[in-house]
Amino acid sequence: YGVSSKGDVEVRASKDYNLCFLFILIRKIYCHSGNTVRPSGPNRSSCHACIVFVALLLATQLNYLTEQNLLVPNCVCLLKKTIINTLADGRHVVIVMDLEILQSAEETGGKIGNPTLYRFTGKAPMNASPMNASPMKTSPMKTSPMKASPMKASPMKTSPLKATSTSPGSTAKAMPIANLNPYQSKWTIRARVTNKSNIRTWSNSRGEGKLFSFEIVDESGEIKITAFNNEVDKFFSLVEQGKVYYISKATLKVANKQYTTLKHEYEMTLHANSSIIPCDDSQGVPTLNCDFVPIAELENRDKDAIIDLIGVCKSAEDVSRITTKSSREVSKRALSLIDTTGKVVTVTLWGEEAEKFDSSGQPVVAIKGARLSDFGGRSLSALFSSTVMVNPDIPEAFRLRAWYDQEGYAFDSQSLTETRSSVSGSRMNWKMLSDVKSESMGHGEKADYFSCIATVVYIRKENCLYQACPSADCNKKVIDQQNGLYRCEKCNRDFPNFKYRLLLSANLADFGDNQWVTCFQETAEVLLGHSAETLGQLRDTDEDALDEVFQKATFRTHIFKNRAKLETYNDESRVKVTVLEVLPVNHREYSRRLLSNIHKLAS
DNA sequence: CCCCCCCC
Repeated sequence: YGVSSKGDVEVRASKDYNLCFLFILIRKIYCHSGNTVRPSGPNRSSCHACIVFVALLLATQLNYLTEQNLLVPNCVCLLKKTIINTLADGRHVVIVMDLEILQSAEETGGKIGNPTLYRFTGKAPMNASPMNASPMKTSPMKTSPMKASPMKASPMKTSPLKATSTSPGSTAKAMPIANLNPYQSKWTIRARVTNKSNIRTWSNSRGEGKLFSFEIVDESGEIKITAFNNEVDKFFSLVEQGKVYYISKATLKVANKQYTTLKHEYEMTLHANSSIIPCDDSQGVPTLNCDFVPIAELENRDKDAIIDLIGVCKSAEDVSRITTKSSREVSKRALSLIDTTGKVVTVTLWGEEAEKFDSSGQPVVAIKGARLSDFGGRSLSALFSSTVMVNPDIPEAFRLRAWYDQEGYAFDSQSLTETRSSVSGSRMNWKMLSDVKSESMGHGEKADYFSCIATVVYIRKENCLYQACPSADCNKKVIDQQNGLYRCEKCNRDFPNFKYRLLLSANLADFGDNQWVTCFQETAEVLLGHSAETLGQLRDTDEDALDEVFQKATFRTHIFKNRAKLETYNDESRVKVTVLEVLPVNHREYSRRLLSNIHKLAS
């Protein structure tokens, strides 16, 4: 712990490195053996080796502490993570990577005690500039016993310097990506390329040039790397997506969060001395570093959030070409992904990604770094920086595959993305026939729409056909004038002909209940398998043949999309169910409904 | 040193 005391904390920004120089007068220090060290002078200190670093550099990501006036004289701080760096001339610099303000200056209420300056040479005052401060130059650190036996609680122990390898292929451990920062230069990382851009060119007031960028990952984290001009020529063809490399000697700078989707504090720029060497041993280097968000969870995430997502591609649009606002033409394709939450979301792919995507076999699709949009409720869009993986070789993908094939396919999935087609009817509100009564369907102000799988158990043959007005869009029943003319009251006209129309009453049953429904022309034709015209002819000519049509249509199972609405007729109310669409049912769909109904009944 | 991320 250090208590800063008035006058001894000075914060400056360095132009070159954007560092803050921080001076803290250490008031009380515990050495590794737990003894209190009194920093009142070299001769009175029982363990002066422990108190050599009093000039600290504040890492850039902690700048907010000074900007928000949190790190001010007299506050009490806990140094949680430090890195000790050795400069070219042998001086040591301590970088404070993490620091917690334990007590504000107000709470401390001024200077504690009466600290005096620590001088182990007795010459250099503490408030000297850190770069020429003689305490550092003549630091006893070099001869410190600490070096031989590091303190257990010391941040030195976690200092990545020792883990750093500068010689690829050596047995020394590579630096974890997560530990990279601008304050160390001697490092080598071992990482896999997860995303590589094309070469782009730019031309603006500041000049012109070309660049490409790529992202790399290891077990600790991920970082973006950019190459410009000469480095593009040098490295573009060497760097391949999915391959592992040793990388060293690149410049680290603070990542612009506006443009990056990665979680790293910094990003890397290659320069003339940078080294990228392919690594044959990719063991332990993950293929990607995803933090998958469950689809159901997307409802709670903010618009524009960058999301990693994995799901089974239930369906996909065909690829299409659109023109953007800036009159560029681009390919797009929307996928519907489902995960174990049972929710579906639409993900849009662009460009080449959209063109080459193949949805056959309902593959597992993982997308890293997609952007959440509020279009249609919730939807996702792939970015240039997104990585789309089809059937990736990761445990999440295998789990999803197994889940979907065993039960997921039967889920009453609900999409977080409302599209026009799903509003106008393609979305299925699956019900059992017993639900029509138990849920009082159709009793509301608006009609209720539902779908079911049911078997036709009876079709009423009586009055199933009527003679209708032949004019287009008028289906009014005509009156046979018995003089070869047919009168339509609606059109107020006599016609020499009529058309047959169907109005069918049928009784549908599933395992739990049955329901009378009405089928008009189109649905009745599907149900009976013949046109109204044909059936009309049959009725007039071959009654037995008509009977056979009805018999054949009975005990057939279909998907019915229906509308339920309470109707009052002669003071008597009852729910009228009208069939809007009859669709064929396949084995897969049937199993799906059966399974779903079992789940429903069981709960 | 770039920074384009689209449509409905």
